[in-house]
Amino acid sequence: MANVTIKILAEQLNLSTAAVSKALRDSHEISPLTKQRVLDLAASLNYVPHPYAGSLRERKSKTIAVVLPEVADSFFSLALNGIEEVAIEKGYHALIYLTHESFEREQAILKDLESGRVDGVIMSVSMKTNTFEHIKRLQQRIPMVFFDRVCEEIDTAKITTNDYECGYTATQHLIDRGCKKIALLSVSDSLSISSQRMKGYQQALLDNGRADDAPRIVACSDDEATNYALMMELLRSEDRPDGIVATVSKMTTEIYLACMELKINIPEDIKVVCFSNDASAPILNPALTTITQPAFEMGKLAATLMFKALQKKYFLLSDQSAVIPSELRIRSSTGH
Amino acid sequence: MANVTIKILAEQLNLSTAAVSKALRDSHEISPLTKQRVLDLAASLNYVPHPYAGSLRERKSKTIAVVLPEVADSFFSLALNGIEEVAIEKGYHALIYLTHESFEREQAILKDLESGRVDGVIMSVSMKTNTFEHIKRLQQRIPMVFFDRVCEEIDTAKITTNDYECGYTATQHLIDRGCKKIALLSVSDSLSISSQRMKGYQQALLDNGRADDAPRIVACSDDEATNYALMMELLRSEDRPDGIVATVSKMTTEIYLACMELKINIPEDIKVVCFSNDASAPILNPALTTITQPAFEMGKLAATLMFKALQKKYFLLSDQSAVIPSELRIRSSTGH
DNA sequence: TTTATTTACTTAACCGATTAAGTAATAATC
DNA sequence: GATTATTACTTAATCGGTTAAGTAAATAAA
Repeated sequence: MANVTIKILAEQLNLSTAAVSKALRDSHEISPLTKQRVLDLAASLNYVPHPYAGSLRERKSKTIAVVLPEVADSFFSLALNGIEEVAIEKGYHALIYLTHESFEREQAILKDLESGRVDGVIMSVSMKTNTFEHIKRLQQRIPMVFFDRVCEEIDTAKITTNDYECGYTATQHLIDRGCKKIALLSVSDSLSISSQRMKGYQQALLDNGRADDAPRIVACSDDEATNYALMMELLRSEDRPDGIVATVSKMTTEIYLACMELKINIPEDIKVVCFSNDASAPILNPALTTITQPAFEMGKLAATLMFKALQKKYFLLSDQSAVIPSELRIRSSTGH
Repeated sequence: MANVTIKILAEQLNLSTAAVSKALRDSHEISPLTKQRVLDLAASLNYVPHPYAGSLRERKSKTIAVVLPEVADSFFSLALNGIEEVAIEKGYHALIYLTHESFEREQAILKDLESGRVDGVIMSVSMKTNTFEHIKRLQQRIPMVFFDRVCEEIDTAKITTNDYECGYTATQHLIDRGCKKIALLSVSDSLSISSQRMKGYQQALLDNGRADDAPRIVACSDDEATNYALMMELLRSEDRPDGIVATVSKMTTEIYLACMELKINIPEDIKVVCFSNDASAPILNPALTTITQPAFEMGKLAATLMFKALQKKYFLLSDQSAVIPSELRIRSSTGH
């Protein structure tokens, strides 16, 4: 079954392809009668224009790329939802690329995107990313918007949440609930969100006269088993913390499991607050106090800015960075 | 900064575009010396071929579409992970489309995909889908593979899990744990997975002499508030169930919250088993017994079959359906 | 030495659309 | 009635590649 092309329509109607094309685009150069004939035939043959033909000519693809570390993560999947919602509304298509936190994969993906395959890129960088040449090169060709895990070195729109304040708030909350020894679970320190959250944590300790505390920053990996071992080690240590701020949501499971295993009670023995968007927070055992990021809104705003940049002629993405605040949702895991 | 095209390379090297193209594809028609010159210049100018140009000529895009109801759902995000992993490995790109359980959106998406934008479609149908013309039309043009929420009416590869058995197993498990009044939470009954799970449930009741039980099948919506109200109603009813099989994972939160609200204890007053891939199941309050689907593997297999179909000449997708079994993971929510 | 073959290219057509520029026929204006 | 404008098209170029067919020069075979 051959594809229905403009050429086929043209032949059947004894018109030129140009006339058909113009009729389909409702050009004033075509008579109403002819337009109707074209439209009718197109409908009856179920004509769908080939996107790549137009893209090639117009030098735009009506497609954006979304580059994410991971999709099986509440934050990113909600953000992707927000992005996709706006994309559909604007008639764009979203290509998704997962880096799986691999720098090499991220490089390869961005390299491919230099081809003109997409009109813009919305991105959250991988944990392992600490050089930025690949990003800079791509940004010279097409608009980029970062969200959450932004790249400070690149001058463009960055949608973040108030990571510093949240690090501070979470820590202060634990202090208010009586914690004396607060540990911070973090990932890569090349990630700006990590370092912001960490700075907030440190400042909160400082402001509460805890500056001389032993360092309680635990660097987590992206491997479950390793992280579990890390938690077991932390919780078995002589000087076990009585409060945990987890800046990375997937540590929740490991914290809870390790506590169960070691019969450490949350919140009596240890209080826990996690940066998390998991819907299950309220029904955990015990319900988890979270810093909940506006994932969907961040995705939506990132996409909205991207499409503005793509559609308006003069629109400077670098003037458009925004910070959408997260919320501390207090639940049982930090006591009452 | 103009894009580097084959034409630009050709001009700089005093060659025809044909020669450059052939050199880049390592054709035997080009001398080793020339090939090297082309390759060197391409590398130094950072040439990346434009994908749509080739796609147009070759009539293939090296892109597949993944059509999903939702991505903020553990099952689908894990499946998407599996699909994307295979796609990257095969050098393909994945366009993602979310139907948000809307039939109209699904129709519009599939209609667009008739354009030749993608070489194949991997799909899980929406809850609301009960006519299939749009799917049939697309399938006549390009290969399709279904996973999880398959479309029985279409003759192609379908990757499912053993839904009937799981419905049976979950129900039997509750019966074994002493439940007398088991409710089934379901969604659309036009969905084959729903009806399979429901049949398993009914057969288990039948096999245990419970055929004359009052109907305890609750049709859930995709709206949180509605579902919560539904659960409250169910749990406040005179003849409250003492066991729940939730065939839809997002009901977990509503079940737990409604039980908390009504001070109904799981598993003492009511036992709960959910079809779910949420990582949080073991740390819920209480830990949730689940039927866990092989989401990642299903996605991976669906993609593997798709790429086989795209790459081999004779490969009948309709012969390739597979069933990957799910696992009952017994935890505290069904007692001990 | 003549013909055939191989090598290393070039020319030109094509994929499916869009659009600038050209054109013939009709209508409007002077 | 001659000139201009408008209408409703067509022709041809273009986007950036790929490839079938053509070609000139060098090499091999007869």
